[in-house]
Amino acid sequence: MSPPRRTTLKDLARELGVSTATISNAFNRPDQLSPALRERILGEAKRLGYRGPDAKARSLRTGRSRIIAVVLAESLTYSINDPVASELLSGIAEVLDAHGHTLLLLSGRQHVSQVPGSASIADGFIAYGLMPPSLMVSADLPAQRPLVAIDFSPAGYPTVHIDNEPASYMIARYALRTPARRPALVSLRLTAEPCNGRITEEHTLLPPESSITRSRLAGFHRALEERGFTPSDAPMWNIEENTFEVCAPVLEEILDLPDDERPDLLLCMSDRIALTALTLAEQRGLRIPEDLRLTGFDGIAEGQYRAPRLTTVRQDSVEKGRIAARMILGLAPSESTLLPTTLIVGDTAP
Amino acid sequence: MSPPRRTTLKDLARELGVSTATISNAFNRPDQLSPALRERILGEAKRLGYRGPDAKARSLRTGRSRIIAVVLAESLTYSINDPVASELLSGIAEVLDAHGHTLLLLSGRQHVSQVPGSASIADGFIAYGLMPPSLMVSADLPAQRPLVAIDFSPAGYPTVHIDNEPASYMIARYALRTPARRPALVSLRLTAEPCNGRITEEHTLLPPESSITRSRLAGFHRALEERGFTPSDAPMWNIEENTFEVCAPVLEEILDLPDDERPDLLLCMSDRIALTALTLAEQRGLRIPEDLRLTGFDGIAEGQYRAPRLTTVRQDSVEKGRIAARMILGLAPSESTLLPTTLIVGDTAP
DNA sequence: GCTGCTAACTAAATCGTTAAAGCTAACCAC
DNA sequence: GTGGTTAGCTTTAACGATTTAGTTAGCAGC
Repeated sequence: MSPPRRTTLKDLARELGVSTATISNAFNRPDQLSPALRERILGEAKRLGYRGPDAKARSLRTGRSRIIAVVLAESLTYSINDPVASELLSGIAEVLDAHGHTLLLLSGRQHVSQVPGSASIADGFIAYGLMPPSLMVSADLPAQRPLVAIDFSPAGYPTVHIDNEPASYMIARYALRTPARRPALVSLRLTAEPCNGRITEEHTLLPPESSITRSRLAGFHRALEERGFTPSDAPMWNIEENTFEVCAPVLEEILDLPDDERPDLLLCMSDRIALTALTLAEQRGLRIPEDLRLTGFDGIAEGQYRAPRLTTVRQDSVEKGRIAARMILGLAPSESTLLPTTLIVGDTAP
Repeated sequence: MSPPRRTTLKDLARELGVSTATISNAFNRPDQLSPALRERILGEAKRLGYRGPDAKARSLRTGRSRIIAVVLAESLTYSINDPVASELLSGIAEVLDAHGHTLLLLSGRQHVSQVPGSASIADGFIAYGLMPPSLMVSADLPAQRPLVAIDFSPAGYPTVHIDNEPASYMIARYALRTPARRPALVSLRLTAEPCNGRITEEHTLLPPESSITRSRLAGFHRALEERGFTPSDAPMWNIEENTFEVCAPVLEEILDLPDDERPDLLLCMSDRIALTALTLAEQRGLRIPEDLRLTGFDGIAEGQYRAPRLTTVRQDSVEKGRIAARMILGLAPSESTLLPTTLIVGDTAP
């Protein structure tokens, strides 16, 4: 005995003695048939447990699925918990939702060959912060299907981004207004090989423009040089993942340095790094900002709804997502968009 | 001139002089054809820019899409930023990813008629915390398609959940070990009608079991009664959305009460509420825990990676997600699963 | 009563795959 | 030399809808 086959348009048509085209119209173009018949069809559909045209068949026939795929740089497991990626998704979902589209989550980490076949179901792609070895950068996946990039710029596609160098210069310059003796940097995605800790001469840095944080580094260095520091004066630490768990040990290493080696200014590449540093510093009895000044990057909510408030650069990630979504839906022209950033002066570097 | 039609299996077959079945086999069952021919096919595919079988057609033919839909109670825009929903998604994504499936995000708020048609593309559904008026509770959408529920129990479907009443009893009892003079409750989803503020006699509470927080209330009350309080002794506030922005004004209202009315113990239904309360209390110069004791619920990372650490009940939401995902993929038997909760004694109610 | 028009339907082709069944030649065993 | 396998293809029929191009009946206008 076979499983209870799904009811289809055809079943409904046979049952009612009308053509399948009419059933289809009953669901898609009410004006193409008499109200009375439509009533009858909808009633019978409910009775037979028919839930409307099957999405698989419909998308094959029409060529469109009303699904937009979002390709995230890291694993989904991680990305979903990242506050910036969350805000982005929030903005994207808001627009897609309002226009009857849904959102498919993909990870861009894997190589082309491993991209789930289900990717080709999407009507369009929004890709976030992919880095060179990734499949999408080679423009391999989309192939004449619409793609909007966020925070990176694959050739030939529109992108939504901020001006990273000036933004990081802005906050570093602000932080350095108050003289620092031992400034230091804590960042993500700076090294070619994985590195969770101090960056030494042995490590090779990524080429400029290959990651957002890498391009922000230039802004930090520009501000430092204006204050008479050379790049090598400010030690750098790299962190592999923007989570409390992975940040903590590296930051402990920094904060547990002897008093005369411990940085008195920590320029962090993300708010989450800065917030973790803040917590750990407080636990060690360091006074903020007297003993340690801290800056973040992103302007996430958690950094502002706490005391002390984080000094940081705000970028509107929700809006980034909205804009990308509008572009992919064709509601806005697909042209690269640069969003502004603003300095938030909090309590960690007043 | 028509758009440059997508290359298909058929084009490839014609070009190479073989049947479409063989091309299909080259991609899906390498053992069904000679390695030499397979090489030739794959080479030609690359040359013509053919990216493998189209997901729309394949899913129609096979009946499976390798897509699992996650239905979230609230709007996606909000859910994605909720730390508990994020952890859940994280766990789900981890398992789906490992088994070549992808994740479609749906909101369960809307009525059946507004469910995106794309829903029927999914092979299965994981639904989270839906409440009665929602479409899914009436089991309207899935209709003999697999569904696993998280944190609610639709008849006939397996569910992954915790025991809410004992969990909330546990933390309330712990918090009340130290005598409180004016305990109060701050919760989500307690009232039938929207209410952002103090719950008075005018409001009608949701029926028990209609929301998680509502069933936790019983545990709180049990603990309070053990200490000689009647339910009406402990004032309640309701908050419409678990975000800093929406929580803040309600909590300010509470914290700004005159000293002799302000609660000295705040039992919060979520960590995010408790954390917002904590921040606002600190800003007002209240000493924690001397002037105000606080408890949360969930055990999210943000509550522990900060000082003072939040006293709360931990539930493993990531694991909840993993289990639900394994069930929906058939990797684990689909039987309702109860997960344990643990008391985390932090600094806000030591 | 004829023409023309519209409303309300139907027939049939198509979307790009996969899967079951069938075919053919080559090889092996006895 | 016959019968049985098997490897390696091909043929053909779905999968469940949408859409284009009809067909038919009814009615208005003159």
